[in-house]
Amino acid sequence: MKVYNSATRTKEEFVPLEGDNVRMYACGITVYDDCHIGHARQAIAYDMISKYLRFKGYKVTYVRNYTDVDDKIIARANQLGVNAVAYAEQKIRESEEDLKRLNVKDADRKPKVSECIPDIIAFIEGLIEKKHAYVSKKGDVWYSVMSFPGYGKLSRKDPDQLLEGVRKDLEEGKKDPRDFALWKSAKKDEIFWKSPWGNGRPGWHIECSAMALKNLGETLDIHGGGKDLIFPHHENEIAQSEALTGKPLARYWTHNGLVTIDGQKMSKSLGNTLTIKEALRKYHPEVIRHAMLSRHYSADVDISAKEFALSEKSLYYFYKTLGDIDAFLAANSPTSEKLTVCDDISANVKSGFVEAMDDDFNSSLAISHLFQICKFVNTLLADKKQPKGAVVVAFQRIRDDIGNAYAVLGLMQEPPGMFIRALNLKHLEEAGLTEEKVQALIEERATAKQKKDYAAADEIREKLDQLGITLQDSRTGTTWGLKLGALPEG
RNA sequence: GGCGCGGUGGCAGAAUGGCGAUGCAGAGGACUGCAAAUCCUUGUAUGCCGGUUCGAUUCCGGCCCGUGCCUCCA
Repeated sequence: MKVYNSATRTKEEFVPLEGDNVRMYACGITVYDDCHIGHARQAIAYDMISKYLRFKGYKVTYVRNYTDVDDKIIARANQLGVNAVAYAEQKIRESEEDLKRLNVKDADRKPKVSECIPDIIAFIEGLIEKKHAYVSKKGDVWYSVMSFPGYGKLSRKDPDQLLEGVRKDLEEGKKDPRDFALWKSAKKDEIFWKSPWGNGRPGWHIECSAMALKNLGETLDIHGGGKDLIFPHHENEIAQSEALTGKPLARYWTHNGLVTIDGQKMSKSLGNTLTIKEALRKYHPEVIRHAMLSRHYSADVDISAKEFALSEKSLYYFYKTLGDIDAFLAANSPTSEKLTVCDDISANVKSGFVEAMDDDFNSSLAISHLFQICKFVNTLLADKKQPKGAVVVAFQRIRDDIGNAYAVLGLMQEPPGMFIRALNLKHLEEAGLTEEKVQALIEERATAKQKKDYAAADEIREKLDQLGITLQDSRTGTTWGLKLGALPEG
């Protein structure tokens, strides 16, 4: 298995530090507002990675932290007149609900800054002792960037060049503009903890170093986070942790790509953030996961109504095929006959998935295999020459392998009928129709068809078609479903 | 300005030192009262200029364009 390591800029064979144990840390969120689709992407990316590692048989300990002490949280809490930690706690609960609906499995440990203050203080004390940090008169503790020779190695930044463009007016007690805060002395109306340097709270970067050390030890196998965190956050984590322990912080640095909306970066000022809650109101959770996973985790993904519609359409096809498999399996029994097709894909579902995912978690490629599998299934269903018992055997295998393998991506995990019905009902609602109305129209059309009044029958179908509902005639009657042809513009 | 990442058909998106997946959309066909669904067939792409190489979309250099970070950011 290969993993792209941002630190070396190469794909490397994945070898954990200790046998089958994988220690994985991903920078979680600062909980000051509703989680947006970018947070979802990060969570889904590391959800997929941890699930795949487990699928491969590794024993994974996955830690994802919460920053519940931070300027923005304090500002928001003060505005609302509530306790900052309590406010953060509320936002943590909400974010967990959002992610749970997206079928993101909880990390094994979810440390919070507010619960790790003693560990953070101890970490800082260690850095002061080793002369990598200093205390100002005010009671701030600063990390001395130039005391760490490797500073800039992850982000490829030259400390000398970092000096340019940096604010000239040094904060009180700060010796070098590049230094960053490990401990911030308490300002008025701010939540604080006691420390050897007076009342205050931890800086942002130190949290992750301390929590990773506490929960996973000196060297992580995989460290993850959004690529926007490479500098300064991850660079600073390295400076802190490696200065203290003298060991590499992580064997593999991974970075997930960011989400843009209609080609633009999401930001509060542009007013184009899409929260997870909003997305879930419009799209099925698996549709959102599909949209996130149909590009490689390290690439930026652009989201638009068109992208979601495309994901919806793909999943509709997959699920419809799975539904047809289930119907076939319910009606037929396995035999020891053999298929006569020359290319039996049923044996390769799992290996195709593994091959794709072994190459730096190529979920995009893994998903594309589903199209070939579904095409194979549909071909078998139409091929009346194949012995049914043999088709059953092939289908059982395909069904099991898809269910097991694609659980890693959190896709194809619903009963097909339920998924399709949910999608259909959503479109029905958008079209301003009800099931009863559609059913009545279907019956009206059936009567017209019986009278061979095809013009009237077609008129009804045309009317529904314009509303995005398609009628499908079969021997057993007429069913309705969402119209798949049209994608929204843009 | 500094540092990084990327530019693949109409769109989305993999991969690769030699034949460039897959999906959507388009075209044609089978099926159908007509459709839909499904299946079959099919056209269209590696930003530009050099270099290395028998051969480059892939490796190297330059340019152009886009984008991220350099301040909080998943």
